[in-house]
Amino acid sequence: MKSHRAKRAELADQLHSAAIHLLRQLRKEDDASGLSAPRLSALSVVVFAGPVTLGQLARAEQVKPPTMTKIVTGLEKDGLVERKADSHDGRLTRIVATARGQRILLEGRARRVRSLTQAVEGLSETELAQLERGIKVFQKLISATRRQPSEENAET
Amino acid sequence: MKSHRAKRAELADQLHSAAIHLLRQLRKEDDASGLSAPRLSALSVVVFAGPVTLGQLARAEQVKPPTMTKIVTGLEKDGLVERKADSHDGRLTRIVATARGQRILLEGRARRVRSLTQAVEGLSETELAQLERGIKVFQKLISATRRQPSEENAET
DNA sequence: ATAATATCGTTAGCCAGGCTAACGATCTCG
DNA sequence: CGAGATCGTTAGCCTGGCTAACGATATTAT
Repeated sequence: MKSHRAKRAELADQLHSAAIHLLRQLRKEDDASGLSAPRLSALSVVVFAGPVTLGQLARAEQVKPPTMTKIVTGLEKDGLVERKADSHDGRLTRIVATARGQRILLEGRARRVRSLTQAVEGLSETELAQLERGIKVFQKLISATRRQPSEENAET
Repeated sequence: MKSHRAKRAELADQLHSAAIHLLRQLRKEDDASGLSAPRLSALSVVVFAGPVTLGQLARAEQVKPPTMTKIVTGLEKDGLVERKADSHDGRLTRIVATARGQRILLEGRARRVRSLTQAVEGLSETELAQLERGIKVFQKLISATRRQPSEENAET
């Protein structure tokens, strides 16, 4: 029998590979939006998290403020977001999505989800149930991974 | 009750999100290698696919030749790969990994797999079985989504 | 055999998107 | 009010994408 460890390592590997292939596929859908990945992602936060300051946006996207300044400037030039002064704090810049920004994002999202959803439509009820349980485990796995720093010499 | 379609779309969405979070997590492990994603990926091809020409490498990474020239030059400066002239065709540049390049890559691979495998170790037998079946469905899903079978890249 | 063509990698030059350092404007608190 | 903190921008650098153009080499046609 395959050892306990080997089987689990193999599963980890398959999962890893599957995630890579899935996202590679979906990226092609994103290309159709005409927006780069960083812009698309930032726009998504603005659309769904409402008006947001530049700093919040930078943190959400795990990027430094100067980088986010560039991205927002690009989105603004394309008419997808607007900068609004905050009435109570003059240091803040509130970023809001324009109607066009919302439309573009939602269309892209629909495109992205469509191909995956179509594939899901092709599953049997049994497979669907298996997928559902698998995703739950998957999610647990991810939160478990997050808590493992895996630093070589964290000892002090 | 939730409609047939809605439930499947929701699952597609969760799967999408889970894949994103997993890869985001693993990228942090890659950072420890000191190599950027494009360099790491290119090095991986060189290590596992043996000596390759620059053009092959560019195609494998889905990048144009001038871009690959830059990446290879960077790897070469770090002493991870070497350019060798082809004895039969003077136009070709063969790229080979140095011992150091191999070592760096394999260490990174081990790091990457470790965190995920550790997480898998924490699963119960039941969860493990669920994950296993889920992954099978997941893989079927991906092949259903795929349209054009571009050149495979040996992702580590 | 040589001329035309095709292929390969590089160079030059552009752009987006990362970063740090430094700064001006603004707010907050002593 | 003044000192310090916070926020966003600017400046300047790097990597990694691209296209266009080119030189060197192979290949093919004449």
